Amino acid sequence: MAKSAGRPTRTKAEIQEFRSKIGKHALEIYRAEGFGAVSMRRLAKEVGCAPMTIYAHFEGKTDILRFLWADVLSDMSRDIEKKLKSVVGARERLRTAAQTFVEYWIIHPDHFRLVFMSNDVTRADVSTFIKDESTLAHFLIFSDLFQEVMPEDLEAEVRTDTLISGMIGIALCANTIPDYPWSDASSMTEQLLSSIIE
Amino acid sequence: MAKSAGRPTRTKAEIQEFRSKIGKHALEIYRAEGFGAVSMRRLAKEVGCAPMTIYAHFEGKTDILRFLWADVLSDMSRDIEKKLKSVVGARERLRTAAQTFVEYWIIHPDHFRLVFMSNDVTRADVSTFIKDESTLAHFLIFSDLFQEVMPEDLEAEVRTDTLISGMIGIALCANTIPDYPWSDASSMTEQLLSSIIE
DNA sequence: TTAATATTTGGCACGCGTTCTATATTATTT
DNA sequence: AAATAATATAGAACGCGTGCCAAATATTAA
Repeated sequence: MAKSAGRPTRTKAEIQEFRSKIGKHALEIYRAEGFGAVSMRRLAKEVGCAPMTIYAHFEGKTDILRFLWADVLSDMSRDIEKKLKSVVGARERLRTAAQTFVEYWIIHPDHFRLVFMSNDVTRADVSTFIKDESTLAHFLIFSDLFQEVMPEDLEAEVRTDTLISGMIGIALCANTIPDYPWSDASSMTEQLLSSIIE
Repeated sequence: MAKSAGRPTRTKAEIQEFRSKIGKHALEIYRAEGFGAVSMRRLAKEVGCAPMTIYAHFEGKTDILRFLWADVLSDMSRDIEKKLKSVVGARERLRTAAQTFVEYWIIHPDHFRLVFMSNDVTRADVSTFIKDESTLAHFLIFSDLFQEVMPEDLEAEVRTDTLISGMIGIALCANTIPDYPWSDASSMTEQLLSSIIE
């Protein structure tokens, strides 16, 4: 195709740069003032552009919030790894990781909301999302830890996924249905864990 | 204390009546036009009062949405019981219930949002909430079914709670993190179930 | 320079949840 | 009837996410 006159389309690099600039500021606001403080207008003012410009680079607010996932998940992973430093034995390591994981989301409800509860009904653009290993790969810790416990398990994947979503479920229930007389989170995590690795 | 002059405080019955009137209309809107259509202004118009009046009877929107829980949970329970009609054997009945439970929330993301994802950060008024058995008791099906499978289990409560929150977690993950390559929900439910009852 | 094209901008708009204030209405005791 | 206290109301306001649109700006090829 022949080059036509006029301003060329945004480079991939330019897009990326702008997106990460927005993301950086969003993270600043989120860390300083929490979930509710991150707004499109505020973000635009802070970045120094018009509110509408953001919509040229992001699908909407949810699309921006996803940028913060990586940061929260890193924070969580760091917590887990810190705890794991002084723990030996495959079973005990998995146990520690699981407990720390669940604790993290209960101690930080805001972070939980951010990652697991900021979901639009409309989701036309699944394909454009970050399938980056970098963000969602934080869950893979459990794959590794699990494999150390049960090396030659055929259903390792199902077991791991069940463990992860189970733990997330425990955190969700604690966060959103506090009225229900749940057993305490640590017991449930223990139950979930011990029943899955046997 | 001596009676003082002036209009008396609202009767418990009056409060209840108004609340359920609002709830009824909210349910109508929700059923007809979905989650997003339920708004305070709209609700006020439909009920025939000023928007401000609602705030005299409810803490906020979340407080209203809780009124819809009962309905959704009933609907879900009905699904489960319908399926259970043709199933015999304690284990198989529990299995069927669990699978139907998870399926329900995946088939109806709107209902899932309503019950498990409409949560304010502020929750000063936990005590005033509906601890009504009528709403949250829908989870008790699993207590019963579980007890049929393992009658004399000491940790029945922990096991049941773990099962419930685990299932909810599976539904949450399917609804909010579709990018992650989860094992399919039914396999995970099966895994969760089989590992908890053994 | 000029023409062509992409992007950004500003402004207006809608409906939203929520809060505030001042005014009216209602139901009770004196 | 008059005073009083609880409640309901209207209306404005704030900031929100989001869409539309015309005007301005930037960047390239001719």
